[in-house]
Amino acid sequence: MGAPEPQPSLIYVVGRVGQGVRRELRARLAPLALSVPDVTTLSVLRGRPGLSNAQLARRALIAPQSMLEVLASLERRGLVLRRADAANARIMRAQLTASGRRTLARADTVIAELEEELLAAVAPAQRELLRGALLAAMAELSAGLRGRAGARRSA
Amino acid sequence: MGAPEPQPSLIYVVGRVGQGVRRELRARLAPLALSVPDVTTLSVLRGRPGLSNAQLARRALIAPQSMLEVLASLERRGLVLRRADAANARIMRAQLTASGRRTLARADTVIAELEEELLAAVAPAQRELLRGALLAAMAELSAGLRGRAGARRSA
DNA sequence: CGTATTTCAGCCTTACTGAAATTG
DNA sequence: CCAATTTCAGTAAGGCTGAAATAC
Repeated sequence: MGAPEPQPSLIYVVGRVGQGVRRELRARLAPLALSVPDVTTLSVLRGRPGLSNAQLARRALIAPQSMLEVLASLERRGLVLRRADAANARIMRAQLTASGRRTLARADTVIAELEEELLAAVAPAQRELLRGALLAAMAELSAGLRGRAGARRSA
Repeated sequence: MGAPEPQPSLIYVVGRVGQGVRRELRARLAPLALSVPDVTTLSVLRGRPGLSNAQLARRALIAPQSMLEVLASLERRGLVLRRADAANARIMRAQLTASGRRTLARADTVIAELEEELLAAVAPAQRELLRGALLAAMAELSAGLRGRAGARRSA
């Protein structure tokens, strides 16, 4: 008897925060001529050099085609380098160039600043909880993608 | 003197989770003929009936034009009703129709299911911490929007 | 032959900026 | 005249599906 949901669902909140972060980040990265997907990809590539386009797409939870466009742009600008795999000439493995590494380092600063601003009111211990919860959700999301990708909502 | 960032920044993680949630939600809401902005708007309107387009846009952290498109679609389909304010004929105040309330109730189920799946590994107490942290970030984001909206990165 | 990868082409969703009209 | 709101028109970012070619 009363209001059904005094608290907004976490689904809503995570969506709106994600969107706000994206907009803010876009504005702050513009001077570096980097888009949000650009830095995401560069960052993954720093941690895991040699990933293929398909592997990168799966890690970033996007379609291969979307990742392809990001990679093509990064390669054009000399931030990443792609080379055919030794064993399979079809697979293009990507890695950061020296220029890519420098650019990403500058983006790191911007990102760290934004994180500090947004989470100024959140204690470090709680930030770790936040990170853990979000990583758990991300794992579920990629499991869901794999599990239902071929099932096309038939069952 | 080692790996610079073993942990992915929260900025990255929140962005990717938000995007994944959005895609998943879009797929699950499609049978109800509802988009993600649709349910977000309906949900805000349930809690705060009588808000104007401009007020809704500020609450949802989007531009008035974006909210206008959502509201126009919802009104066309009879899910919300808009009436001119008594004191100011220029302001259109929106509220849910009975049909809008029913439709939103069905969407609630979908959203609750998704939340349960994604946060299955997160204890209820931690979910509250998560919500608090995200709401704090959202507050910072809307403060930032207001503070720098007119400043157009000139200073 | 079947699977995985890369790629091309076209489209969709969601949001934005700029500018105009209306109202108080 | 000024401020807020609504609205129109055009544009942009980011991602998707379908289909084809290549390689193992």
